[in-house]
Amino acid sequence: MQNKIINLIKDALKNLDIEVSDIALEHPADLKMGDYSTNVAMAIAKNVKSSPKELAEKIVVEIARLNLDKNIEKVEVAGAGFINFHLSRKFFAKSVEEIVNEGNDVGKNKTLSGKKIMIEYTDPNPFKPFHIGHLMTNAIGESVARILEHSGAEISRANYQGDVGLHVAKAIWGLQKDKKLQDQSYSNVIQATNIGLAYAEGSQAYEDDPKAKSEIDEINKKIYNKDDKKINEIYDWGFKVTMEAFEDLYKILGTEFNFSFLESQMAEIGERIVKDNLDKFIDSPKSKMIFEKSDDAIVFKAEKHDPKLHTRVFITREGLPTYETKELGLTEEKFKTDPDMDLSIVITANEQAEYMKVVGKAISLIHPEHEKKMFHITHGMMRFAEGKMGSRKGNVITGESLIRETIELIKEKMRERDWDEEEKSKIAEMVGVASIKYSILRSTSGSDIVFNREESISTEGDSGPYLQYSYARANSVLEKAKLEDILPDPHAYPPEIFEVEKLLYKFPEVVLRSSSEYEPHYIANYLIEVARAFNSFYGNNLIVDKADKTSSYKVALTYAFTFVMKKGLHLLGIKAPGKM
RNA sequence: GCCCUCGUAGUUCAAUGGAUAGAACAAGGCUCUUCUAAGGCCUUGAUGUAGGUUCGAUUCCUGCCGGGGGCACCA
Repeated sequence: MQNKIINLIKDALKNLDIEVSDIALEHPADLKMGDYSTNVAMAIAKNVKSSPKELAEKIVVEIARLNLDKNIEKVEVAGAGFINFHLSRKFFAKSVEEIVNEGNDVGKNKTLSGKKIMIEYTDPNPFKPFHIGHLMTNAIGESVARILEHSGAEISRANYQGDVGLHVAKAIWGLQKDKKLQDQSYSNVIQATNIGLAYAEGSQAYEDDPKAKSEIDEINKKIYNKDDKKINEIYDWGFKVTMEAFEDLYKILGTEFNFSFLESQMAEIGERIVKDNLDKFIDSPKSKMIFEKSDDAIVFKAEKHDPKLHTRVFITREGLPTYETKELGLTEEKFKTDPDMDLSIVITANEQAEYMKVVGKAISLIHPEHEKKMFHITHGMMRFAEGKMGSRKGNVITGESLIRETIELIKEKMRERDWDEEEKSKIAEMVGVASIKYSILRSTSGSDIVFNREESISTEGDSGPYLQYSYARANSVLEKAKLEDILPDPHAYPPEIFEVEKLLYKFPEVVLRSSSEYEPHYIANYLIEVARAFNSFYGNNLIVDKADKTSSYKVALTYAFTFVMKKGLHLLGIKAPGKM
């Protein structure tokens, strides 16, 4: 439709002897102003020495003469010289029909077909709790992955985990100090929680107690050398338990990883790269060196290549690789895993943004062919509307506790529903995850968000559960339609055009925009609009009604809504329960 | 000090250089002999500041003010 209108405008301009290469066609902010709008008249008025309004009128007359398309109801001039296109009843009915036919494929596009993209996100560390930051990258990463998939890309999901390092030593120190925490008779989740507690104890002691600090440093060496049998045993157990606990969470969150990279392995690869490129010149002048020695450390003076960047240490004075080096190794490994990879996306917290640029620069110097194949997305911090960081039990809120507590709150809300308990639990889980994910995805990635427990689980207004509730109600209408034998018929439309129809056909455009900008929030905001329009339609119309000849159209429209909503939620990584 | 980023209703968020800057929460009123009232309908309120570019700026550029992040051996 968009192209049709653009061509129509072009033809009209041609008849007026005006040539314009680029015609902007957009949706007016207000549905009353029509369905499509162009500002060409305003843009070119100056060149053709005419007032925007007069020119617009001329173009409209020309369009009226040309237009034989039944999809366009009327074309008019408005405002300072906008030309607004109102689409016809028939067009919207046809859109509904198309959506119903597409079903699960609704909103798909092929802009990325044939492209291979790897996306790394979540990245929790064994021996440490799954914290809220992990929840943020997971929500964004999973959604971006699904959106790109819907644009035809072949996606692989990667997880990167810190299997060695001081945090492990701290946890093991804590476990040795308090043997109860090593009790393996508990469930996996409890064991993992205990390891998290041990880590917290170890961290505290590392700061407060010099003796503990040296003990932990000692353990750290032993982990690295793998020469202490006792420690190896605890390590193997703790690694397995915490990783399995993460798997449980991924199931709840709806993520399945294809690759898992471990920090210890990336360190070796990274070190090799740094050493291979030490004192190596990119161009002839010495200033263009990649890695060089400075104060006994090996550093990359990125500001020599780009004044906006800064120096970072890659190998410490002690000869240990830093995170930068590991990241270097990780990137190398990713491209080795899939040599045909077209894009590597990484999602981390905001504070990594600057150093990722430096690492990205170093990689681009070593592998110029990778320069345009790396993209970094960041997420902000989650704050809590209630103020305190403490949970109801007084503990620090982790990503895991937030998920579990939110699900419990939903369960309480569902108490009056007389469904069986297992079903209720399943639905509560879907709704709980939706409320958290939606809170994260409704804003631009990278911005800090405020999580308001009450608002996020409420179906009033701007929330994940509101979207799910709209879907569930629509679904229930469709059940009733089946019972009453009313089949969807997109041809039995009434003269009235419903607002929800004016939104549904825009879904593919929204997906496309989200995909090209790697921004899920466009979909989140769109779904709220659609849900609101549908709820309004639902509230003001009896959809299933044997006495109404247009009932079968309204049923078709309801189907179209459920397809778009279900798919839209899926793209956000949210499930759509049939009832709630 | 330098670099990046963000300042929009009381609050939490939107707005591909366009029209009367959208929602939601909060406040008040109405609405279930109708498909889930966890819903719908109605009523108030905002672009940090000073310039510039443009027919047109929340959006682009510059200064200032105010948040957040980063700037050598932590990740």
